[in-house]
Amino acid sequence: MEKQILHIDVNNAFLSWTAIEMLKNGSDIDIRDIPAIIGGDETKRSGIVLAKSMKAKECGIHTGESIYHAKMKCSNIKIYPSNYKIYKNYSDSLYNLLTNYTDKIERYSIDECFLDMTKYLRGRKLIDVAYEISKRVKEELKFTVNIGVANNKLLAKMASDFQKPDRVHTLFKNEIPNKMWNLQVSELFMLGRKTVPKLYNMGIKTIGDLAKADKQLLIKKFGKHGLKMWEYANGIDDSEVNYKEEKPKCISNEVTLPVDITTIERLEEMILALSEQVTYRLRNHKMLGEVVAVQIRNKEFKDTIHQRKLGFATDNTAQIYEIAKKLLREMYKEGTPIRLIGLRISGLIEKEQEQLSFFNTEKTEKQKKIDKTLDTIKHKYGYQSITRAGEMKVKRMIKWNKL
DNA sequence: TCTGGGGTCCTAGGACCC
DNA sequence: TCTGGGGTCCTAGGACCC
Repeated sequence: MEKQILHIDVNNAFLSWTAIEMLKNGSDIDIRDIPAIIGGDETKRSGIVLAKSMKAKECGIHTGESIYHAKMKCSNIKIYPSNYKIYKNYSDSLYNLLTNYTDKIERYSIDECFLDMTKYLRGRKLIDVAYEISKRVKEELKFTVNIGVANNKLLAKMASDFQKPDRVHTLFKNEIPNKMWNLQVSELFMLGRKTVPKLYNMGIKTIGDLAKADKQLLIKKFGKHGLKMWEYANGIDDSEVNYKEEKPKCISNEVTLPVDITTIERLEEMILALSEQVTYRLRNHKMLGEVVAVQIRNKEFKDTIHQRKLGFATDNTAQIYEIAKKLLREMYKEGTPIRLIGLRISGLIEKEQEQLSFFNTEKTEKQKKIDKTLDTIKHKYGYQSITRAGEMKVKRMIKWNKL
């Protein structure tokens, strides 16, 4: 039986949600109606466009470009900061509405969902359900979505990306030549800035060109990726809607530094802060990790990553910090200007599966106690409540049995 | 004042074992 | 003394997504 799939994509999600929140808080302007963007902080060198209004789009502003460039294109652009807590609430409200239609919902990202309606149509037409969802979201949640209607995830996702905003598009097999093959090859899902120029050199400019290209040649040139792109161009995709919540496979934090750092001491301070953040999140997930990776990006944007498998799994801040410091020293040449530093824990397992081993010494028990105490405070008063200095104080208090 | 932060997946090469 | 090749694990790097 053919699958019945919907892809829901919130139009300008961060900007729309910020607009609604501002209106709720008494703002007299709707930032959806003016040239506006959601962006980072330029002074902290995190200045890129995360979302844009239609008016900003008309100025030629693209998501992902620098705010500096956005300002050049539109001098009266209004810039607002992002707030993930608020976005999560709106994302949840959308999800809750969608649960009225099917149990099989995949939350693909904070602003996108796939719905498997195959066994939930009860005689209705898929497109009618799409229009109903569209209407209800607009009326009840006050923002708009694009909905792609198709027989697999790939085509549904491609369809939702057609004309925006507030639209429902179908992309069934017989519509592929007319609706998809005339598009630029860069529009195809999974074809990014590195692959597109290579395809251009092969004379492949549209998705149709790719669909008709020699499959074996593509496999020879691009391996597995070559097969995938040929299949996608032909609308072939048999992947399932992953409606079960998946455990993360890695947890990472990274920061672009306000100014380049050139000493190991300063980098180690950053690594400590990152170790706290990452392990805090790890513990909240009730997971342990056994691979630690440290990433640094120099001022030329060249990334270097070193990782180490521990041979045991941990969620302990002090342990992760020690490994991370070693990895950092291995790859950092003193004096090199670093603009970004990151820490990633992978090889994750659920905490219940923790192996008892000789690593669980008295010392690690003490470290666990420290983590637990700090986490409790962070839960209660917010993550920022414990600064590094504050943390040292708490550790001393634990040492002297005052907690 | 060009270029965020959080993810997933794939590939290639070296070490090591049989 | 000289020698092959497959399998697995690990690390580094890179492509792509939102």
